Amino acid sequence: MKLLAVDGNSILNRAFYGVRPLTTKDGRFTNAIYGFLTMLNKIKNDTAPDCVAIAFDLKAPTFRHKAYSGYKAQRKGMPQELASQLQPLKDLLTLLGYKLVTCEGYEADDILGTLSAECEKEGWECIIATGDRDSLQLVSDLTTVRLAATKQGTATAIIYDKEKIMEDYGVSPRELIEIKAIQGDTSDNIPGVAGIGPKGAGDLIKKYKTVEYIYEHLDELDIKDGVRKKLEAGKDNAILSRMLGEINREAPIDKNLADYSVSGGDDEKAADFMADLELFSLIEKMGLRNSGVKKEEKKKEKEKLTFSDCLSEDIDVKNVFGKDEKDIFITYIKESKTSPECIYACNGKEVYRLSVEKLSDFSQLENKIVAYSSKEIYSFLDKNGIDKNNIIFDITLAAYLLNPSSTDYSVIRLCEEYKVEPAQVDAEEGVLQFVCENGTLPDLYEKLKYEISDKNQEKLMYEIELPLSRVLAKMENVGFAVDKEGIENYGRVINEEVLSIQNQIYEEVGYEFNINSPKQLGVALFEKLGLPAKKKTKSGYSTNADVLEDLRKYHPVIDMILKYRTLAKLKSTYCDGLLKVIGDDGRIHTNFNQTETRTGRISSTEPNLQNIPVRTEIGRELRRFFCAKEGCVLVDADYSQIELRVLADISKDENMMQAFKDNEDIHTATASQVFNMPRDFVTPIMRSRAKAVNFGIVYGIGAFSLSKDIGVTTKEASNYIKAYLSHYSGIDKYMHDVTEKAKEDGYVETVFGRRRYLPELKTGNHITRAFGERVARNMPIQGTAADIIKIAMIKVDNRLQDEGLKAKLILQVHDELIVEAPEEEKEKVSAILKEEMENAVSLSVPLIADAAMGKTWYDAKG
DNA sequence: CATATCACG
DNA sequence: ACGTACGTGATATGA
Repeated sequence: MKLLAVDGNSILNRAFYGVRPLTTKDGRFTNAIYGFLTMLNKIKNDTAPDCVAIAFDLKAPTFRHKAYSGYKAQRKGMPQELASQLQPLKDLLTLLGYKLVTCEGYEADDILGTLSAECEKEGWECIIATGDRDSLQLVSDLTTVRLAATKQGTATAIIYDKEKIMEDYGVSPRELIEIKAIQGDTSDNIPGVAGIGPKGAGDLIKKYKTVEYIYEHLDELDIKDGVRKKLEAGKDNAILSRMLGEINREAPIDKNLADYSVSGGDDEKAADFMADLELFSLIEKMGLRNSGVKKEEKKKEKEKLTFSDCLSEDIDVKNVFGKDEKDIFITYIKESKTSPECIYACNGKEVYRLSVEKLSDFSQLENKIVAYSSKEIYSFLDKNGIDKNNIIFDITLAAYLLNPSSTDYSVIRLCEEYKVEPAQVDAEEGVLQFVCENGTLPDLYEKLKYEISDKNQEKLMYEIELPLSRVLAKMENVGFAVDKEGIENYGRVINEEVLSIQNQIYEEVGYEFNINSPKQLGVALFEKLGLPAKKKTKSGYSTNADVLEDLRKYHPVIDMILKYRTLAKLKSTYCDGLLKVIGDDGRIHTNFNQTETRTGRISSTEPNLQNIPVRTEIGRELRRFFCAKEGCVLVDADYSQIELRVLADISKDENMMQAFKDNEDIHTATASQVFNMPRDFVTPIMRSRAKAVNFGIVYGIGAFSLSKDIGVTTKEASNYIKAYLSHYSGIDKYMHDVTEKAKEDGYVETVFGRRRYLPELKTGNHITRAFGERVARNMPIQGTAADIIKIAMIKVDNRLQDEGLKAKLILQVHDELIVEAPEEEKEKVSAILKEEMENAVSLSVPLIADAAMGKTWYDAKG
């Protein structure tokens, strides 16, 4: 038999500091609870105990806690963010059937000691889970300690048995008590012997085994006089420490081990409890709910929906949905091996599965439609030649607006998060899940509609995201024409070059190895060639471009490696990668994800067309193969300095607003401010440094990183920033105010009300908090720029359609839009792009967009 | 499956 | 005393 004894406080503490901050939407911290359960589950899986006891101290431990921002250090209990998680965790553990053990006057350690002693009496195996090395003294033939540790940033456990302790400390477990008696332990108020540390104490005990022996034979021992003096002076402390350091193994607790079986829990209640804490992923991982479908009790309250399968039955769609004006709730399921392409529609009472053939009937309906994912529906309709615009709400988009940091907008997850009861529908196994999800949409709609209105995000929803999804669907379907043979030839040329450089590198290094492996490359550069290494990454030498740049002067092979990396990337990611995704129509249809980024930008995948090379000439060549179809040209327009213009607008900084109103070169203007001299005296170097500062400011800058970026001392960089903020004092004020407000509200938002929650700001970890502050400064800027171009996209699309043009939007790259236009429309399109982008919104500074055109992307980018 | 690297705005 | 700029996605390696 096997008992798992958990040091509850210690593990909770580890979990708190090891897991990134997590909160519920109303701001309750849950990261320690999450971490605790994750760790507990893992230990249980690894060790398969018969019984589990979880020990807690009765009083919260106290320790030195530094108050925010360098105030005087003060005596404090555990941080509030952790303390608030203790009781919920205990309640939850109880609901899960675990037995908690506490004991007046005894610490968790003593409880563990007592339990392990009892195990040894009964012949049970005992596994102690803790983050505290004190318990190592309990290790025996039957007792092992799993010490929670962080190795290379990830949580692991070190398993201590007698051998491992001997290996690490060179003594037996019991002798650890003796070492500690001499060494002391400030955190436990154990004085030890002044002047002797871990090394000295270890050596003494290895030789003489016990404190008692040492003091009985102090005069005869073969030790240095200095040590002897210290021992003599510390005798009382040592003997006291010997007593304090030994864990009590006779605490008055329940010693019947069988009582600690995991039983009497209530999975359903536990799941509800965890849903309240918004720990949805854990509910699933722990298998606490058999499916999304809830149990009997609530079944009666809610009317069961009915299901009709219009794939097999002949049902007249117009008849079913046309007879009243009730909204329809639909979801679209892609074609899979088991089910054909179809859509599911629900009118609040019945759920229907509709085949593609029913689509034209369906599209004639006048009902308002609430979609689960409108982009998918629009795309599906568009592919079938149907142009409708009657979707009035989108479930995933709403959920994204309410919390863009979420990674899962599945129906089941949203039900948990917004406390919606999943629908009950009878359907055959293969489609049951889809049918139930579809039937749940009406309730989710009501709830999310309310939340969107409550957060004042209606404009974002109805005037930006929803119309945008239709535009994106069309863009995906149109695609971007490419010159397949061009890419193939280019790939061949690049590949030859790669092989040639590869051989040169082998020659320089003296042997062949995999240059793509940072590990092998590290060995080659820093061991074989003996170049000066900066050990940087978790797993060894860093070999990234920054590091290599510094090494160029030492060895000619560095330049080759840099070139190899560039070319290898072009070949694999771009040539090979793009060739794989060219459609049958010779065009590339990227996927625009509208619910991915935490700032409100869209992202592009399979392939990512938002990171096609442009900064180096060799990479930029690739853009020659992105072209307009026969008879068309590409019209490309991009915003000039949109983020800095947004910053000027948000901060209302007079100097920066004036610079934009005067249509000045902003980096030169900044240089003139920072270096305090007339525009005409600004040198290119000064301009480029000012440019780096401008970028840095948008990202939430630190002097260290800026100095690295522009190659000046940290001191100098810091002066630049100071000069910048004193000349642009409005920006200084904004940066200060926005973080203050974020701390108060728990979130930041764009000009248009797009939110991002920042639980990081409430943590005690200053690194995490500093990150939260940078995000607070950056998100409103990046996010507002994203909002603006989204509005522009909708306007451009409308104009193209309203004016009866054949030109189509095909790509967005954050501040850039590309339209494929027939030759005869190009001037008109160019004017439309410029006009709509510049007038998308009205800021306190002008927005400028520059358009250019050409047969290929290379030529069309001005 | 995580990590390192590098492409873009 | 700490670690060091925001937001993404694709690829190759290696545990």
